[in-house]
Amino acid sequence: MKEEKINPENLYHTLYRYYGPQGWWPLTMNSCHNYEKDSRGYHKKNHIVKHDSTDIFEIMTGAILTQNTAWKNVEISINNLKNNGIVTAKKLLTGEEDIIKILIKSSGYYNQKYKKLYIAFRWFLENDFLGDNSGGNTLPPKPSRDELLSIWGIGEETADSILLYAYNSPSFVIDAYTKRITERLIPDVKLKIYKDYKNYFEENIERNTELYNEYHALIVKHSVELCRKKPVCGECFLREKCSYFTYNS
DNA sequence: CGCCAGGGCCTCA
DNA sequence: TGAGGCCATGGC
Repeated sequence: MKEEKINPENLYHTLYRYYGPQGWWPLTMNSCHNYEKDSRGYHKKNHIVKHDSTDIFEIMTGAILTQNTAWKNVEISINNLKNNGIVTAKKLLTGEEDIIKILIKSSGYYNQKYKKLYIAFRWFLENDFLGDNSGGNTLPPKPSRDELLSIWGIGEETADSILLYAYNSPSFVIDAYTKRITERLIPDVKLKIYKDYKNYFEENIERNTELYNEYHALIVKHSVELCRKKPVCGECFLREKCSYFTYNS
């Protein structure tokens, strides 16, 4: 990209060149022997691994707990749940409400989020999408996006995160970071609602699970490191192409 | 101390 | 269909 304007395609390659591979869903995943962590705590394996129901439980839990919440706080909760044996849908549903609320307290909104977890996992069990088959050889089936959205507490971003990270399904995840970066770097496209952003990215880059996965991680990385709400343009390698920097200098 | 984080639901026009 | 209020902790 020299004279070229920024688009979803070249933005991905630019971020990847600068930051390098980010790894997958930044989970603990101690239960999953298929993963190895590097020194930063990211998962090295660069190919898609099918998740068992225990992994899916952990990824879904993270997806719900991280709603409007820093991931650091979510990690604490996930470790608390794991250390207390809450590693399956059934365990969560039969666990003592007050205890579980304490375990997830660090994620904030813990009353609401307990309810969201409970309702979501109850739905999954009732509809046979998630069994306690850890160790079994049948992998859990995949819910549709509309089915996920029908569950109270699961909105568009959470649904797409679950599809992408738990089920390896190429559903592009839009979050506050994606919107912010798009507004700053690609201001000409006027995108409003979630669907606008999702369609824009999905129509302008190859439909590929591994790519969507890595792209989202890179967007998070860039948003936390440099393109914060109050951005660090002085250190940013993209500032010459960025409307925010141009406008404020 | 104040600000804000990888949203989503409800209410009210 | 959009704006505003609400939920709540922990890091900086």
